[in-house]
Amino acid sequence: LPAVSALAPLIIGTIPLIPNSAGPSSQSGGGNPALQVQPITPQLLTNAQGQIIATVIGNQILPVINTQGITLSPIKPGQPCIVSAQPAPHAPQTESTPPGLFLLLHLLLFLGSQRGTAPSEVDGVNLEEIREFAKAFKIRRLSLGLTQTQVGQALSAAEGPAYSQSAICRFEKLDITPKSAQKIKPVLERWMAEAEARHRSGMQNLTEFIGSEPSKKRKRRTSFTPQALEILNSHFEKNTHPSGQEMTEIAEKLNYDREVVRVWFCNKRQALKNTIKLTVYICTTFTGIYQ
DNA sequence: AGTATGCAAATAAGG
DNA sequence: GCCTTATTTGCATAC
Repeated sequence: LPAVSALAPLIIGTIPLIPNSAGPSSQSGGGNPALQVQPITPQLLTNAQGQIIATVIGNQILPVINTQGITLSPIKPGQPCIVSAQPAPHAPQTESTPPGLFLLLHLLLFLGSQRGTAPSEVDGVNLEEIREFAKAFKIRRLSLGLTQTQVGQALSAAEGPAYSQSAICRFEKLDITPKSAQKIKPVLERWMAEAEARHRSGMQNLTEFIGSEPSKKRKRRTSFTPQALEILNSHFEKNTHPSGQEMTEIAEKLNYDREVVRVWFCNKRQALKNTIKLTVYICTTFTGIYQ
């Protein structure tokens, strides 16, 4: 499934499952043939956080956009979604299966049954209204001759919440949760109204104005250098929970904010935990059936 | 030149 | 203040 591989950061079904020795070192060792696992259908596609983003059954892709199970955007053509064609063989459930993940599997099936009946309201969010606004927003933006990048930069410069080109892109595509959409919408609405007003009055600078009322902006994303990452990782391998003192020292040595270093460890622990969870899930769910 | 997207940094919420 | 978990969002870069 080359097309799928290109899409997915990780295809669960093809991961070699070797209990208790999943390290890279075991790859060249020839391994136990009895533990060899063939490619499995259905396959689960996940992101790096271990979040399931889709299932693949045969060559059908069933996307999952978020854990609320809500897809704002319509299903893309060329990606038919059929769940019942080949029932997903779920394993008998035991206590050892992470409950959240099993719920997700059910969610996938539920989503399949919901196909075609686009709900218009979720969590008190009027999806139809947001869809319409997103569509109109893009038209309005293009009418002003603005790019996503320009809008993103303007929003970052203006007061109020900042959003990047990525955010604009995702909003226009509705590649976000209803909650996020609900949050961004008023910001974009307000900004666009102001930009249009300026356009009508013949102003040149459509994008340089103060936005909504002041609010704390999100911290800019830190980019660690490869060298810094190498050092951080070596610390993490030795100790996933460095003390406050240690973190202060690391931060000082690398010349990053202590808080940035602390969050890095938090995120790293979270990522590690998620990969472990997934491995357990895969083992308990599929190995018994497919070997 | 713009837009789309993968990975992971930052944030929210509950302890 | 720190933690975990879930989630949002942006940098870098692919398309």
